Amino acid sequence: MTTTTPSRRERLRAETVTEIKDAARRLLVAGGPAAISLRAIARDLGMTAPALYRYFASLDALVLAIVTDLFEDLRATVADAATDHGDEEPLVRVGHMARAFRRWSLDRPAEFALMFGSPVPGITPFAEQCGPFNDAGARFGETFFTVLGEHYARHPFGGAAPDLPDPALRELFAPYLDTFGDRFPLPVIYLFVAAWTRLYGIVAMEVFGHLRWAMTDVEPLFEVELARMVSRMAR
Amino acid sequence: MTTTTPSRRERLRAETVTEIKDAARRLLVAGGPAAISLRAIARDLGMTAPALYRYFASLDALVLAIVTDLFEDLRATVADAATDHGDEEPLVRVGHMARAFRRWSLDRPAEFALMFGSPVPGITPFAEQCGPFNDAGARFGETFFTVLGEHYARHPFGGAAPDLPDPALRELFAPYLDTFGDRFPLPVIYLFVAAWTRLYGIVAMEVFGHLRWAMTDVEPLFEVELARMVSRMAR
DNA sequence: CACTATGGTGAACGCTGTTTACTCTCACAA
DNA sequence: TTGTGAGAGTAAACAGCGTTCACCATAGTG
Repeated sequence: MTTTTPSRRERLRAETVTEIKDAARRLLVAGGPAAISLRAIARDLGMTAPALYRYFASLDALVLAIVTDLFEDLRATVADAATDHGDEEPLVRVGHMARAFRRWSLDRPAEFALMFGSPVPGITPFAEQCGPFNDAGARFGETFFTVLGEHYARHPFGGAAPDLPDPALRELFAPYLDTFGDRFPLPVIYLFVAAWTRLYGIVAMEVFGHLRWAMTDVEPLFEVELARMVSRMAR
Repeated sequence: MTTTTPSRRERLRAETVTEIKDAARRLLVAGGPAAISLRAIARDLGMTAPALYRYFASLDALVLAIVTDLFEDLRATVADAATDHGDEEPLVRVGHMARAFRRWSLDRPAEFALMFGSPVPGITPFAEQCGPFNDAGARFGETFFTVLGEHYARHPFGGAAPDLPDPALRELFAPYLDTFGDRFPLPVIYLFVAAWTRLYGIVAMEVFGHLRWAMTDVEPLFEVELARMVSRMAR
Protein backbone atom coordinates (compact mmCIF):
# COMPACT_ATOMS: atom_id res chain seq x y z
CA MET A 1 0.00 0.00 0.00
CA THR A 2 1.37 3.36 -0.95
CA THR A 3 -1.50 5.36 0.53
CA THR A 4 0.13 8.37 2.03
CA THR A 5 -1.39 9.36 5.34
CA PRO A 6 -4.55 11.25 4.43
CA SER A 7 -4.49 14.86 5.41
CA ARG A 8 -7.11 16.17 7.75
CA ARG A 9 -8.92 17.76 4.81
CA GLU A 10 -8.90 14.52 2.84
CA ARG A 11 -10.25 12.64 5.81
CA LEU A 12 -13.16 15.01 6.34
CA ARG A 13 -13.90 14.95 2.64
CA ALA A 14 -13.98 11.14 2.57
CA GLU A 15 -16.29 11.18 5.57
CA THR A 16 -18.68 13.56 3.85
CA VAL A 17 -18.64 11.44 0.71
CA THR A 18 -19.72 8.35 2.62
CA GLU A 19 -22.34 10.36 4.51
CA ILE A 20 -23.77 11.48 1.18
CA LYS A 21 -23.80 7.92 -0.15
CA ASP A 22 -25.42 6.63 3.02
CA ALA A 23 -28.17 9.22 2.81
CA ALA A 24 -28.69 8.35 -0.85
CA ARG A 25 -28.99 4.67 -0.05
CA ARG A 26 -31.54 5.41 2.65
CA LEU A 27 -33.61 7.29 0.08
CA LEU A 28 -33.12 4.45 -2.41
CA VAL A 29 -34.37 1.86 0.06
CA ALA A 30 -37.27 4.03 1.15
CA GLY A 31 -38.59 5.07 -2.23
CA GLY A 32 -36.78 3.35 -5.06
CA PRO A 33 -34.24 4.72 -7.53
CA ALA A 34 -36.39 7.70 -8.45
CA ALA A 35 -36.46 8.85 -4.83
CA ILE A 36 -32.75 9.65 -4.81
CA SER A 37 -32.65 13.43 -4.92
CA LEU A 38 -29.83 15.82 -4.18
CA ARG A 39 -32.09 18.18 -2.29
CA ALA A 40 -33.36 15.42 -0.02
CA ILE A 41 -29.82 14.25 0.66
CA ALA A 42 -28.78 17.81 1.44
CA ARG A 43 -31.69 18.18 3.86
CA ASP A 44 -30.62 14.95 5.53
CA LEU A 45 -27.09 16.21 6.04
CA GLY A 46 -28.10 19.74 7.01
CA MET A 47 -26.59 21.24 3.89
CA THR A 48 -27.86 22.89 0.77
CA ALA A 49 -28.09 21.05 -2.51
CA PRO A 50 -25.40 22.96 -4.43
CA ALA A 51 -22.85 21.98 -1.78
CA LEU A 52 -23.12 18.39 -2.97
CA TYR A 53 -21.62 19.41 -6.29
CA ARG A 54 -18.29 19.77 -4.43
CA TYR A 55 -18.39 15.98 -4.06
CA PHE A 56 -20.21 14.66 -7.11
CA ALA A 57 -20.40 16.22 -10.54
CA SER A 58 -24.09 15.42 -10.89
CA LEU A 59 -26.88 13.24 -9.58
CA ASP A 60 -25.99 10.65 -12.20
CA ALA A 61 -22.38 10.56 -11.02
CA LEU A 62 -23.55 9.96 -7.46
CA VAL A 63 -25.87 7.17 -8.56
CA LEU A 64 -23.08 5.60 -10.58
CA ALA A 65 -20.83 5.63 -7.51
CA ILE A 66 -23.56 3.93 -5.50
CA VAL A 67 -24.05 1.29 -8.18
CA THR A 68 -20.32 0.59 -8.10
CA ASP A 69 -20.41 0.18 -4.33
CA LEU A 70 -23.41 -2.10 -4.60
CA PHE A 71 -21.70 -4.33 -7.13
CA GLU A 72 -18.73 -4.60 -4.79
CA ASP A 73 -21.06 -5.48 -1.92
CA LEU A 74 -22.84 -8.11 -4.00
CA ARG A 75 -19.56 -9.50 -5.24
CA ALA A 76 -18.22 -9.85 -1.70
CA THR A 77 -21.43 -11.56 -0.56
CA VAL A 78 -21.30 -14.04 -3.42
CA ALA A 79 -17.59 -14.65 -2.91
CA ASP A 80 -18.20 -15.29 0.79
CA ALA A 81 -20.83 -17.88 -0.13
CA ALA A 82 -18.17 -19.67 -2.16
CA THR A 83 -15.50 -19.60 0.54
CA ASP A 84 -17.99 -20.60 3.24
CA HIS A 85 -18.31 -23.91 1.39
CA GLY A 86 -14.66 -24.13 0.40
CA ASP A 87 -14.52 -27.88 0.99
CA GLU A 88 -17.32 -28.73 -1.43
CA GLU A 89 -17.22 -29.45 -5.14
CA PRO A 90 -16.74 -26.28 -7.22
CA LEU A 91 -20.07 -26.73 -9.00
CA VAL A 92 -21.81 -27.13 -5.66
CA ARG A 93 -20.21 -23.87 -4.60
CA VAL A 94 -21.50 -22.23 -7.76
CA GLY A 95 -24.93 -23.26 -6.59
CA HIS A 96 -24.35 -21.59 -3.25
CA MET A 97 -23.20 -18.46 -5.05
CA ALA A 98 -26.40 -18.40 -7.06
CA ARG A 99 -28.41 -18.74 -3.85
CA ALA A 100 -26.45 -15.90 -2.30
CA PHE A 101 -27.20 -13.78 -5.36
CA ARG A 102 -30.90 -14.49 -5.04
CA ARG A 103 -30.93 -13.85 -1.29
CA TRP A 104 -29.01 -10.59 -1.63
CA SER A 105 -31.36 -9.41 -4.37
CA LEU A 106 -34.56 -10.31 -2.55
CA ASP A 107 -33.33 -8.46 0.52
CA ARG A 108 -32.51 -5.37 -1.54
CA PRO A 109 -35.17 -4.90 -4.22
CA ALA A 110 -34.51 -1.20 -4.69
CA GLU A 111 -30.78 -1.74 -5.01
CA PHE A 112 -31.39 -4.60 -7.41
CA ALA A 113 -33.63 -2.40 -9.52
CA LEU A 114 -30.90 0.21 -9.70
CA MET A 115 -28.25 -2.29 -10.74
CA PHE A 116 -30.15 -4.69 -12.96
CA GLY A 117 -33.37 -2.93 -13.79
CA SER A 118 -34.35 -1.12 -16.93
CA PRO A 119 -31.68 1.47 -17.67
CA VAL A 120 -33.95 4.48 -17.73
CA PRO A 121 -32.07 7.48 -19.04
CA GLY A 122 -32.23 10.15 -16.42
CA ILE A 123 -32.07 7.99 -13.37
CA THR A 124 -29.81 5.11 -14.28
CA PRO A 125 -26.31 5.72 -15.56
CA PHE A 126 -26.86 4.54 -19.07
CA ALA A 127 -23.87 3.18 -20.91
CA GLU A 128 -21.79 1.63 -18.16
CA GLN A 129 -24.78 -0.27 -16.81
CA CYS A 130 -24.44 -3.64 -15.13
CA GLY A 131 -22.56 -5.81 -17.53
CA PRO A 132 -18.86 -6.05 -16.82
CA PHE A 133 -18.26 -2.99 -18.94
CA ASN A 134 -17.48 -1.27 -15.70
CA ASP A 135 -14.84 -2.75 -13.47
CA ALA A 136 -17.20 -3.52 -10.62
CA GLY A 137 -19.33 -5.68 -12.90
CA ALA A 138 -16.23 -7.35 -14.28
CA ARG A 139 -15.02 -8.29 -10.82
CA PHE A 140 -18.49 -9.65 -10.10
CA GLY A 141 -18.26 -11.92 -13.13
CA GLU A 142 -14.71 -12.87 -12.21
CA THR A 143 -15.99 -14.32 -8.95
CA PHE A 144 -17.98 -16.90 -10.84
CA PHE A 145 -15.26 -17.59 -13.38
CA THR A 146 -12.74 -18.36 -10.68
CA VAL A 147 -14.84 -21.12 -9.15
CA LEU A 148 -15.83 -22.44 -12.56
CA GLY A 149 -12.15 -22.54 -13.45
CA GLU A 150 -11.52 -24.80 -10.45
CA HIS A 151 -14.16 -27.20 -11.69
CA TYR A 152 -12.94 -27.46 -15.25
CA ALA A 153 -9.36 -27.83 -14.03
CA ARG A 154 -10.42 -31.01 -12.26
CA HIS A 155 -13.03 -32.22 -14.75
CA PRO A 156 -12.20 -31.12 -18.30
CA PHE A 157 -15.29 -30.16 -20.22
CA GLY A 158 -16.64 -33.25 -21.96
CA GLY A 159 -18.49 -31.92 -24.96
CA ALA A 160 -22.23 -31.24 -25.34
CA ALA A 161 -21.80 -28.15 -27.49
CA PRO A 162 -24.97 -26.15 -28.01
CA ASP A 163 -25.35 -26.91 -31.73
CA LEU A 164 -23.09 -23.96 -32.51
CA PRO A 165 -19.67 -24.50 -34.13
CA ASP A 166 -16.68 -23.05 -32.31
CA PRO A 167 -15.86 -20.38 -34.91
CA ALA A 168 -19.39 -19.02 -34.63
CA LEU A 169 -19.13 -19.05 -30.84
CA ARG A 170 -15.80 -17.26 -30.97
CA GLU A 171 -17.29 -14.47 -33.04
CA LEU A 172 -20.42 -14.39 -30.93
CA PHE A 173 -18.60 -14.03 -27.64
CA ALA A 174 -16.00 -11.57 -28.89
CA PRO A 175 -16.86 -8.98 -26.20
CA TYR A 176 -16.47 -11.57 -23.47
CA LEU A 177 -13.19 -12.85 -24.91
CA ASP A 178 -11.82 -9.31 -25.18
CA THR A 179 -12.45 -8.70 -21.49
CA PHE A 180 -11.78 -12.06 -19.89
CA GLY A 181 -9.58 -13.90 -22.37
CA ASP A 182 -10.20 -17.47 -23.55
CA ARG A 183 -9.71 -19.29 -20.30
CA PHE A 184 -12.62 -21.65 -20.99
CA PRO A 185 -13.75 -23.80 -23.89
CA LEU A 186 -16.25 -21.83 -25.95
CA PRO A 187 -19.22 -24.06 -25.11
CA VAL A 188 -18.55 -23.43 -21.44
CA ILE A 189 -18.84 -19.70 -22.03
CA TYR A 190 -22.10 -20.34 -23.80
CA LEU A 191 -23.41 -22.43 -20.94
CA PHE A 192 -22.39 -19.82 -18.40
CA VAL A 193 -24.10 -16.95 -20.18
CA ALA A 194 -27.19 -19.07 -20.77
CA ALA A 195 -27.30 -19.96 -17.07
CA TRP A 196 -26.79 -16.33 -16.13
CA THR A 197 -29.77 -15.21 -18.23
CA ARG A 198 -31.83 -17.98 -16.67
CA LEU A 199 -30.79 -17.02 -13.16
CA TYR A 200 -31.45 -13.37 -13.90
CA GLY A 201 -34.88 -14.19 -15.30
CA ILE A 202 -36.02 -15.99 -12.19
CA VAL A 203 -34.53 -13.56 -9.69
CA ALA A 204 -35.55 -10.40 -11.53
CA MET A 205 -39.13 -11.56 -11.98
CA GLU A 206 -39.30 -12.59 -8.34
CA VAL A 207 -37.80 -9.32 -7.08
CA PHE A 208 -40.01 -7.20 -9.31
CA GLY A 209 -43.11 -9.13 -8.27
CA HIS A 210 -43.70 -10.30 -11.83
CA LEU A 211 -44.46 -13.83 -10.68
CA ARG A 212 -47.01 -13.09 -7.99
CA TRP A 213 -49.82 -13.76 -10.48
CA ALA A 214 -48.61 -17.36 -10.72
CA MET A 215 -46.99 -18.59 -7.54
CA THR A 216 -46.76 -17.90 -3.86
CA ASP A 217 -43.14 -18.94 -3.41
CA VAL A 218 -40.49 -18.95 -6.11
CA GLU A 219 -37.86 -20.82 -4.14
CA PRO A 220 -38.81 -24.37 -5.19
CA LEU A 221 -38.73 -23.35 -8.84
CA PHE A 222 -35.42 -21.60 -8.27
CA GLU A 223 -33.90 -24.72 -6.71
CA VAL A 224 -35.12 -27.07 -9.43
CA GLU A 225 -33.91 -24.84 -12.23
CA LEU A 226 -30.61 -24.18 -10.49
CA ALA A 227 -29.97 -27.90 -10.22
CA ARG A 228 -30.61 -28.26 -13.94
CA MET A 229 -28.35 -25.36 -14.85
CA VAL A 230 -25.52 -26.75 -12.77
CA SER A 231 -25.87 -30.29 -14.07
CA ARG A 232 -25.86 -28.91 -17.61
CA MET A 233 -22.53 -27.25 -16.94
CA ALA A 234 -21.15 -30.44 -15.37
CA ARG A 235 -21.28 -32.50 -18.53
CA MET B 1 -72.82 -4.70 -29.60
CA THR B 2 -74.98 -2.36 -27.59
CA THR B 3 -72.79 0.67 -28.12
CA THR B 4 -75.22 3.50 -28.52
CA THR B 5 -74.18 6.00 -31.15
CA PRO B 6 -71.59 8.18 -29.46
CA SER B 7 -72.66 11.76 -29.08
CA ARG B 8 -70.57 14.44 -30.67
CA ARG B 9 -69.10 15.30 -27.28
CA GLU B 10 -68.16 11.70 -26.59
CA ARG B 11 -66.52 11.41 -29.99
CA LEU B 12 -64.40 14.50 -29.48
CA ARG B 13 -63.48 13.30 -26.03
CA ALA B 14 -62.37 9.90 -27.33
CA GLU B 15 -60.32 11.62 -29.99
CA THR B 16 -58.57 13.77 -27.43
CA VAL B 17 -57.86 10.71 -25.28
CA THR B 18 -56.09 8.95 -28.11
CA GLU B 19 -54.22 12.13 -29.00
CA ILE B 20 -52.96 12.32 -25.42
CA LYS B 21 -51.91 8.68 -25.47
CA ASP B 22 -50.16 9.12 -28.80
CA ALA B 23 -48.21 12.10 -27.53
CA ALA B 24 -47.29 10.15 -24.40
CA ARG B 25 -46.04 7.24 -26.47
CA ARG B 26 -43.93 9.57 -28.59
CA LEU B 27 -42.32 10.88 -25.41
CA LEU B 28 -41.89 7.33 -24.14
CA VAL B 29 -40.12 6.24 -27.30
CA ALA B 30 -37.98 9.36 -27.40
CA GLY B 31 -36.81 9.43 -23.81
CA GLY B 32 -37.94 6.38 -21.89
CA PRO B 33 -40.64 6.04 -19.22
CA ALA B 34 -39.32 8.97 -17.18
CA ALA B 35 -39.76 11.30 -20.14
CA ILE B 36 -43.55 11.00 -20.08
CA SER B 37 -44.68 14.30 -18.61
CA LEU B 38 -48.08 15.91 -18.56
CA ARG B 39 -46.66 19.32 -19.35
CA ALA B 40 -44.78 18.02 -22.40
CA ILE B 41 -47.92 16.26 -23.63
CA ALA B 42 -49.93 19.42 -23.12
CA ARG B 43 -47.37 21.43 -25.08
CA ASP B 44 -47.58 18.86 -27.86
CA LEU B 45 -51.34 19.21 -28.07
CA GLY B 46 -51.37 22.99 -27.66
CA MET B 47 -53.07 22.79 -24.29
CA THR B 48 -52.14 23.48 -20.71
CA ALA B 49 -51.28 20.69 -18.31
CA PRO B 50 -54.28 20.96 -15.97
CA ALA B 51 -56.58 20.35 -18.92
CA LEU B 52 -55.29 16.79 -19.10
CA TYR B 53 -56.86 16.12 -15.73
CA ARG B 54 -60.23 16.20 -17.51
CA TYR B 55 -59.12 12.98 -19.21
CA PHE B 56 -56.84 11.20 -16.74
CA ALA B 57 -56.90 11.40 -12.97
CA SER B 58 -53.12 11.59 -12.75
CA LEU B 59 -49.92 10.86 -14.61
CA ASP B 60 -49.93 7.36 -13.15
CA ALA B 61 -53.42 6.73 -14.47
CA LEU B 62 -52.32 7.79 -17.94
CA VAL B 63 -49.27 5.54 -17.79
CA LEU B 64 -51.43 2.65 -16.63
CA ALA B 65 -53.74 3.17 -19.59
CA ILE B 66 -50.77 3.12 -21.93
CA VAL B 67 -49.43 -0.06 -20.35
CA THR B 68 -52.82 -1.67 -20.88
CA ASP B 69 -52.81 -0.66 -24.53
CA LEU B 70 -49.28 -1.98 -24.94
CA PHE B 71 -50.22 -5.34 -23.48
CA GLU B 72 -53.08 -5.57 -25.91
CA ASP B 73 -50.76 -4.67 -28.78
CA LEU B 74 -48.22 -7.27 -27.70
CA ARG B 75 -50.94 -9.87 -27.21
CA ALA B 76 -52.28 -9.27 -30.70
CA THR B 77 -48.81 -9.50 -32.22
CA VAL B 78 -48.09 -12.77 -30.43
CA ALA B 79 -51.51 -14.16 -31.32
CA ASP B 80 -50.93 -13.23 -34.96
CA ALA B 81 -47.67 -15.15 -34.91
CA ALA B 82 -49.63 -18.20 -33.79
CA THR B 83 -52.35 -17.90 -36.41
CA ASP B 84 -49.83 -17.13 -39.16
CA HIS B 85 -48.51 -20.66 -38.62
CA GLY B 86 -51.88 -22.23 -37.96
CA ASP B 87 -51.03 -25.38 -39.88
CA GLU B 88 -47.98 -26.25 -37.80
CA GLU B 89 -47.68 -28.24 -34.60
CA PRO B 90 -48.87 -26.32 -31.54
CA LEU B 91 -45.47 -26.44 -29.87
CA VAL B 92 -43.86 -25.10 -33.04
CA ARG B 93 -46.37 -22.28 -32.93
CA VAL B 94 -45.41 -21.57 -29.33
CA GLY B 95 -41.88 -21.13 -30.62
CA HIS B 96 -43.11 -18.60 -33.17
CA MET B 97 -44.95 -16.78 -30.41
CA ALA B 98 -41.78 -16.57 -28.36
CA ARG B 99 -39.94 -15.17 -31.36
CA ALA B 100 -42.69 -12.62 -31.89
CA PHE B 101 -42.39 -11.63 -28.23
CA ARG B 102 -38.66 -11.10 -28.60
CA ARG B 103 -39.01 -9.19 -31.86
CA TRP B 104 -41.74 -6.94 -30.47
CA SER B 105 -39.66 -6.23 -27.37
CA LEU B 106 -36.43 -5.49 -29.21
CA ASP B 107 -38.28 -3.10 -31.49
CA ARG B 108 -39.82 -1.30 -28.50
CA PRO B 109 -37.25 -1.11 -25.71
CA ALA B 110 -38.88 1.84 -23.97
CA GLU B 111 -42.29 0.23 -24.05
CA PHE B 112 -40.80 -3.04 -22.81
CA ALA B 113 -39.13 -1.22 -19.94
CA LEU B 114 -42.46 0.31 -18.98
CA MET B 115 -44.28 -3.03 -19.06
CA PHE B 116 -41.69 -5.45 -17.75
CA GLY B 117 -39.02 -3.28 -16.17
CA SER B 118 -38.42 -2.54 -12.56
CA PRO B 119 -41.65 -1.21 -11.07
CA VAL B 120 -40.31 2.11 -9.83
CA PRO B 121 -42.88 3.76 -7.61
CA GLY B 122 -43.67 7.12 -9.06
CA ILE B 123 -43.36 6.28 -12.69
CA THR B 124 -44.67 2.76 -13.03
CA PRO B 125 -48.14 1.85 -11.84
CA PHE B 126 -47.09 -0.28 -8.94
CA ALA B 127 -49.48 -3.00 -7.85
CA GLU B 128 -51.18 -3.98 -11.08
CA GLN B 129 -47.84 -4.32 -12.82
CA CYS B 130 -47.30 -6.83 -15.62
CA GLY B 131 -48.37 -10.17 -14.26
CA PRO B 132 -51.89 -11.18 -15.20
CA PHE B 133 -53.21 -9.37 -12.17
CA ASN B 134 -54.63 -6.88 -14.60
CA ASP B 135 -56.88 -8.11 -17.37
CA ALA B 136 -54.52 -7.13 -20.15
CA GLY B 137 -51.79 -9.28 -18.71
CA ALA B 138 -54.23 -12.13 -18.18
CA ARG B 139 -55.31 -12.04 -21.82
CA PHE B 140 -51.65 -12.05 -22.78
CA GLY B 141 -51.08 -15.21 -20.80
CA GLU B 142 -54.27 -16.74 -22.17
CA THR B 143 -52.83 -16.49 -25.67
CA PHE B 144 -50.09 -18.91 -24.73
CA PHE B 145 -52.38 -21.19 -22.75
CA THR B 146 -54.73 -21.61 -25.69
CA VAL B 147 -52.04 -22.94 -27.99
CA LEU B 148 -50.54 -25.07 -25.24
CA GLY B 149 -54.00 -26.49 -24.65
CA GLU B 150 -54.13 -27.60 -28.27
CA HIS B 151 -50.88 -29.46 -27.86
CA TYR B 152 -51.79 -31.30 -24.71
CA ALA B 153 -55.19 -32.17 -26.15
CA ARG B 154 -53.39 -34.09 -28.89
CA HIS B 155 -50.41 -35.32 -26.87
CA PRO B 156 -51.31 -35.88 -23.22
CA PHE B 157 -48.50 -34.87 -20.93
CA GLY B 158 -46.26 -37.88 -20.34
CA GLY B 159 -44.72 -37.25 -16.96
CA ALA B 160 -41.29 -35.76 -16.16
CA ALA B 161 -42.44 -33.90 -13.09
CA PRO B 162 -39.94 -31.40 -11.71
CA ASP B 163 -39.15 -33.31 -8.52
CA LEU B 164 -42.08 -31.61 -6.82
CA PRO B 165 -45.13 -33.58 -5.68
CA ASP B 166 -48.49 -32.50 -7.00
CA PRO B 167 -49.88 -31.28 -3.66
CA ALA B 168 -46.89 -28.98 -3.25
CA LEU B 169 -47.32 -27.73 -6.80
CA ARG B 170 -51.00 -27.10 -6.22
CA GLU B 171 -50.24 -24.93 -3.21
CA LEU B 172 -47.36 -23.24 -4.98
CA PHE B 173 -49.39 -22.26 -8.01
CA ALA B 174 -52.50 -21.22 -6.11
CA PRO B 175 -52.54 -17.71 -7.63
CA TYR B 176 -52.34 -19.13 -11.13
CA LEU B 177 -55.04 -21.69 -10.42
CA ASP B 178 -57.32 -19.02 -8.97
CA THR B 179 -57.12 -16.98 -12.14
CA PHE B 180 -56.90 -19.58 -14.89
CA GLY B 181 -58.35 -22.73 -13.34
CA ASP B 182 -56.73 -26.15 -13.50
CA ARG B 183 -56.88 -26.75 -17.20
CA PHE B 184 -53.41 -28.28 -17.27
CA PRO B 185 -51.56 -30.93 -15.28
CA LEU B 186 -49.60 -29.22 -12.51
CA PRO B 187 -46.17 -30.10 -13.96
CA VAL B 188 -47.19 -28.40 -17.17
CA ILE B 189 -47.91 -25.20 -15.26
CA TYR B 190 -44.51 -25.50 -13.68
CA LEU B 191 -42.83 -25.98 -17.04
CA PHE B 192 -44.67 -23.03 -18.51
CA VAL B 193 -43.71 -20.64 -15.73
CA ALA B 194 -40.13 -21.88 -15.80
CA ALA B 195 -39.99 -21.32 -19.54
CA TRP B 196 -41.52 -17.88 -19.12
CA THR B 197 -38.85 -16.82 -16.64
CA ARG B 198 -36.20 -18.15 -18.98
CA LEU B 199 -37.66 -16.33 -21.95
CA TYR B 200 -37.97 -13.16 -19.91
CA GLY B 201 -34.39 -13.46 -18.73
CA ILE B 202 -32.96 -13.63 -22.22
CA VAL B 203 -35.20 -10.97 -23.75
CA ALA B 204 -34.97 -8.53 -20.84
CA MET B 205 -31.20 -8.75 -20.66
CA GLU B 206 -30.96 -8.31 -24.41
CA VAL B 207 -33.35 -5.36 -24.48
CA PHE B 208 -31.70 -3.65 -21.52
CA GLY B 209 -28.25 -4.17 -23.02
CA HIS B 210 -27.17 -6.32 -20.10
CA LEU B 211 -25.53 -8.85 -22.40
CA ARG B 212 -23.43 -6.53 -24.50
CA TRP B 213 -20.42 -7.22 -22.27
CA ALA B 214 -20.58 -10.87 -23.39
CA MET B 215 -21.95 -11.27 -26.88
CA THR B 216 -22.53 -9.40 -30.10
CA ASP B 217 -25.74 -11.15 -31.07
CA VAL B 218 -28.15 -12.86 -28.71
CA GLU B 219 -30.27 -14.53 -31.36
CA PRO B 220 -28.32 -17.82 -31.60
CA LEU B 221 -28.49 -18.25 -27.84
CA PHE B 222 -32.18 -17.39 -27.91
CA GLU B 223 -32.86 -20.02 -30.56
CA VAL B 224 -30.90 -22.76 -28.83
CA GLU B 225 -32.53 -22.11 -25.48
CA LEU B 226 -35.97 -21.79 -27.03
CA ALA B 227 -35.59 -25.19 -28.67
CA ARG B 228 -34.67 -26.69 -25.30
CA MET B 229 -37.58 -25.04 -23.52
CA VAL B 230 -40.03 -26.30 -26.10
CA SER B 231 -38.67 -29.84 -26.14
CA ARG B 232 -38.87 -29.89 -22.35
CA MET B 233 -42.56 -29.08 -22.56
CA ALA B 234 -43.07 -31.73 -25.21
CA ARG B 235 -42.17 -34.67 -23.02
C1' DC C 1 1.31 37.04 7.34
C1' DA C 2 -0.77 36.74 2.98
C1' DC C 3 -2.96 34.02 -0.15
C1' DT C 4 -5.42 30.46 -2.27
C1' DA C 5 -7.84 26.30 -2.59
C1' DT C 6 -11.93 24.31 -0.47
C1' DG C 7 -16.51 24.02 1.24
C1' DG C 8 -20.61 26.16 1.79
C1' DT C 9 -24.68 29.55 0.99
C1' DG C 10 -28.62 31.98 -1.33
C1' DA C 11 -30.79 33.28 -5.35
C1' DA C 12 -32.16 32.11 -9.65
C1' DC C 13 -33.64 29.36 -14.06
C1' DG C 14 -36.35 26.04 -15.94
C1' DC C 15 -38.50 21.88 -15.37
C1' DT C 16 -41.97 18.66 -13.02
C1' DG C 17 -47.19 17.05 -10.93
C1' DT C 18 -51.10 18.84 -8.93
C1' DT C 19 -54.83 21.95 -7.01
C1' DT C 20 -57.77 25.86 -7.11
C1' DA C 21 -60.63 29.38 -8.92
C1' DC C 22 -62.33 31.09 -12.85
C1' DT C 23 -64.19 31.52 -17.74
C1' DC C 24 -66.17 30.16 -21.94
C1' DT C 25 -68.96 27.31 -24.93
C1' DC C 26 -71.88 23.94 -26.37
C1' DA C 27 -75.78 20.71 -25.80
C1' DC C 28 -80.14 20.25 -24.16
C1' DA C 29 -84.63 21.04 -21.75
C1' DA C 30 -88.43 24.13 -20.81
C1' DT D 1 -86.05 30.67 -28.22
C1' DT D 2 -84.22 31.16 -24.14
C1' DG D 3 -82.06 29.87 -19.97
C1' DT D 4 -79.02 26.60 -17.64
C1' DG D 5 -75.77 23.45 -16.33
C1' DA D 6 -72.20 20.30 -17.60
C1' DG D 7 -67.91 20.01 -19.82
C1' DA D 8 -63.47 21.78 -21.47
C1' DG D 9 -59.96 24.83 -20.94
C1' DT D 10 -57.03 28.55 -18.69
C1' DA D 11 -54.03 31.23 -15.41
C1' DA D 12 -52.01 31.33 -11.11
C1' DA D 13 -50.03 29.15 -7.51
C1' DC D 14 -47.59 25.55 -4.44
C1' DA D 15 -44.15 22.35 -3.72
C1' DG D 16 -40.64 19.77 -5.48
C1' DC D 17 -36.63 18.75 -8.63
C1' DG D 18 -31.34 19.34 -10.96
C1' DT D 19 -28.25 22.70 -11.95
C1' DT D 20 -25.62 27.17 -12.33
C1' DC D 21 -23.92 31.36 -10.67
C1' DA D 22 -22.03 34.90 -7.69
C1' DC D 23 -20.52 35.34 -3.39
C1' DC D 24 -18.44 34.46 1.32
C1' DA D 25 -15.89 32.22 5.17
C1' DT D 26 -12.42 29.38 6.69
C1' DA D 27 -8.60 26.34 6.97
C1' DG D 28 -4.14 24.97 5.20
C1' DT D 29 0.08 26.42 2.96
C1' DG D 30 3.86 29.26 0.83
